Amino acid sequence: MPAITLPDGSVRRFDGPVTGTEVAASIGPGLARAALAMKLDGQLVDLSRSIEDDAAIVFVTRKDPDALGMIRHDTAHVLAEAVQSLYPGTQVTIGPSIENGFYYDFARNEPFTPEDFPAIEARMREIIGRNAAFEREVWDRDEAIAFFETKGERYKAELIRDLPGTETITMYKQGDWIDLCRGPHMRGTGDVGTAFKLQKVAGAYWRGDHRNPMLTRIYGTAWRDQKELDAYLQQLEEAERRDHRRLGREMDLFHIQEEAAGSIFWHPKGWKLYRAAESYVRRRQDAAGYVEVKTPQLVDRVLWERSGHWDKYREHMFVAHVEDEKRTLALKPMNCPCHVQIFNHGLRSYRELPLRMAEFGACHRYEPSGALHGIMRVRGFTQDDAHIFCTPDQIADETAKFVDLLSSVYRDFGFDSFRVKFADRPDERAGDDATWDRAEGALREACAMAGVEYELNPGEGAFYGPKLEFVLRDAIGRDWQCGTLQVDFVLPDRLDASYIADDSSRQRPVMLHRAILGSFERFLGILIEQYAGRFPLWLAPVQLVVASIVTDAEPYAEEVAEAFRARGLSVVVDGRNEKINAKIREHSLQHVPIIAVVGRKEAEGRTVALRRLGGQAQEVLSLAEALDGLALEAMPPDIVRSATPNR
RNA sequence: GCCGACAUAGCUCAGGGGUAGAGCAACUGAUUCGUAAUCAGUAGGUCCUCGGUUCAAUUCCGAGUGUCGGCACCA
Repeated sequence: MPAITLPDGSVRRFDGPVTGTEVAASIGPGLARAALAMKLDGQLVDLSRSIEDDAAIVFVTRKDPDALGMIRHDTAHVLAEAVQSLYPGTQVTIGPSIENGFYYDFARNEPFTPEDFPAIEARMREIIGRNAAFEREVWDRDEAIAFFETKGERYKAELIRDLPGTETITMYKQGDWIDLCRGPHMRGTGDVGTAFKLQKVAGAYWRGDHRNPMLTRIYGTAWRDQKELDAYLQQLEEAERRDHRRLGREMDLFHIQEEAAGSIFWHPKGWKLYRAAESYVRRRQDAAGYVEVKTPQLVDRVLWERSGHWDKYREHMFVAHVEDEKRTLALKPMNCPCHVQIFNHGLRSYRELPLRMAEFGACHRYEPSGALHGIMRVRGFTQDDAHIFCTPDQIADETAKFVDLLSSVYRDFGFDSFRVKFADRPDERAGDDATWDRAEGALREACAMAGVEYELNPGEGAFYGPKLEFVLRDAIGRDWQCGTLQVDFVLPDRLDASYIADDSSRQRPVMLHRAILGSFERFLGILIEQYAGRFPLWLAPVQLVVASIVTDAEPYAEEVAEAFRARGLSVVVDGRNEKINAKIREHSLQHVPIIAVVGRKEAEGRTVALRRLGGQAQEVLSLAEALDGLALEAMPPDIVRSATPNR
């Protein structure tokens, strides 16, 4: 005698078990048509599920947020059926919904190509047109294994074998096609709709493990309707336009070439941007009580052996040999062991702690070829690195200070939000469990104190300690770890760092490894995409173009440019024999923030006509006014703040 | 590193077993023009590298390198 509570609080009573479909029908034909699934006491289930006890249900229709995931999951099933009917012998594995779409991993000797997509999509439309109901069946575990094994579906059989014994084995049927699936699904294949598109093929290791065979993955996207799909596809195109690799070429910021794969040639404009970011971070760190150092590029392997890096990362290190040296030198892949050398040079007192040692440290790592990505993932990069040597009870305070600094820096660069992940102990690690308990505990406590909200990233910590990862997202939707804070009790021990405590005893400091931008290369890549090349004035590599209209105005144009340069702006004069329209167009396409147009009028009146990127309006100012105004506007945000203490 | 695709002028791209083409950019000349493309002309290539097949390879085949999309990796 189930009593069903609906979202409006009303209760409907039924004489016996009912399905969601029946409940919806009892409420009205409109709902019966619209309901795709239901939330049964908060859990998303099939509409056909029978309800035997009192329950609260919420119907899920196409406009609900939950519907999207179901549409995508169901589309993946339809894809799998289509592929198996077109390419017999292909084994199915898994096919989840993901952000913006879905994928399905297939095992087949011959890989798919995008040329196969039209045929597959056509077959998918047929399957959707048939609108076969998704039927849920509970199977016996051994029967299910035997079923898939006879069909030659060894991946599915393996999946079932590895499911915990308590798990109910459910199968979903859509017409003649049947698949192992946890569900839930919508009513039938017709509910998928037509707003889907196969996007790309890719290799993917079975169960994400590189020791396993590689499967062929087909990625697709699916939406509620064509309008949503079109909007998404358009968004992808726009993302492509702001790809840092494209903008880097178009704006002449940097290039990468074969002879130095994974290393960046910074061009004058790119380097200007780089230096603006570097100077800014240096000022912020100076102000935050850091001392800056510079340590060697080439360091004897014995130091890396002591630190533990040689053992764990040898194959990712660039090693240098010279004819008459017996030593093996390695290009530093990180700065921490070098910083400990400076810390160890002389006797340290507890009075010096916390000692915040910063370095714009150029590092090299032999990254796997497939990992390289524009300037975001490279083999030669520079970290805005620092190590804070402190006592255990300073960890929380230093963490809070660091998070404050990082948030403020990110805000100044235009990132108002970012994600924080807490990565705890990995399987392969240095240090005993007690040390890890201590380090993780300290970091957790520090987060609580600093009010940092994070998601857990289990097992992803550094080998010497747990870490906070500060994650930013690029234009194409990929997440990148930029900032980090790592608590380390291990390295100080391995490299024998110590200080004299207030009771004259010798103590080990704790090291906090931290970076705000992470690497300049990666951060600038994301920054380029964040602004789509249209940088705020303080970061723009060319801040002002003075464009002359007629040759007569050129001497004045040069004078204007000189005057702005004297105020610290980066200025280019465009005195070419081109129409002003052409000049405006070209510099606008180059994303120059401000164009000062000067013709006879301006030369005579000693004014400038300013035109801002993205606008059509022009603002005519006296040269003196313009100089003051733009000089102020071009100030980095931290300098603006220090000049105006009330802000 | 693994799976797949791709590599032709500075850029975007077309082409195809008989040593290559467009648009934009560049250069030269004319034009001196008021807020997103002035006109005309000129020049520009180891068709990624190495090997193989062939009378002949930039084109077909193989290997390598790099890039791109994923996966794995990321101190």
